[in-house]
Amino acid sequence: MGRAHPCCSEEKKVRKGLWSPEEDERLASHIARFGVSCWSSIPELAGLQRCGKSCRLRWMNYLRPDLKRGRFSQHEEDLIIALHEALGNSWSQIAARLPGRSDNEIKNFWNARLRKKLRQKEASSTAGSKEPAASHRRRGGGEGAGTHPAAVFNPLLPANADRPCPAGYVAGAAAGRSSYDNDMWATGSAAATGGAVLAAADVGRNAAAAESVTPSPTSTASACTDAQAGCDDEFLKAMVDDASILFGDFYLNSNHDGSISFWEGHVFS
DNA sequence: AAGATCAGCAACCGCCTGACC
DNA sequence: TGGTCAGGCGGTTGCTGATCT
Repeated sequence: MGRAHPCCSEEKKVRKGLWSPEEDERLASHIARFGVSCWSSIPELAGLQRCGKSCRLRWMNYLRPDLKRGRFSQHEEDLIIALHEALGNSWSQIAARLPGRSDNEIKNFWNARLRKKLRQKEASSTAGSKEPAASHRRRGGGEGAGTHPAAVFNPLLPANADRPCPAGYVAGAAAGRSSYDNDMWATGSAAATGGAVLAAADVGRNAAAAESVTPSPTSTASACTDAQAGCDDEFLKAMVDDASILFGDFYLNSNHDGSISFWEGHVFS
């Protein structure tokens, strides 16, 4: 059993469960104004009855302005598979290489996928040619959490190009040309940390792993055809196709116009 | 039309690690 | 040097809504 975080202790009255739009707004506006200095103090300063961890999680996984939402494109999917092969369950590291995706989002995606795959494997090994009936099910092409109550508040609105990037906010990766871009906070000042490189010794192995990935032509319809996902896909495709981009000394930086720059030779810790 | 089933997702939990005292 | 604390991460759970029967 780990120590209970003081901020999460039962003595303090902390709310749990889904975030309301009001809470989202409070948190987002507080971070926009003051940045992130100390998560544990943010709830009090922002007037929230949440623990700091919860605030951090909400920000990282939902409110961050550089997050894009919606279905994963085929190339993103391929990239995740390649990265997972190379990095294992290091979701944060994988997320750092995927523009606009949170580790939680990737983790959820992978787990859902993996579950399905395992089920299929199990079914095929035990029942021979019998295909699992569940896999044919498809949901409507909705936008991720579009109908979720917690998604009502969009911290990116109203669009304001002068809106300062939160001081403590560091863009996880390059902002892609998602449909959110029009509302995207100015990201120019945010130092991109995405694309942290692997240890040199690992590059060969990882490159091999990446190259071993063969995108399945039969996999589910590529969201690349989606207007929204439309894409980073050129970039993502390059990452999948070219392991040197994926695992070499590159990192990404988002530009105001949504284009992506490569910064060669920069090594991150 | 209604209940069952399933996928997707948000958020919590517990643990680890590094910074600070 | 050891203890405490906050931040961060991965695993897991539970809710919601879409789809199927």
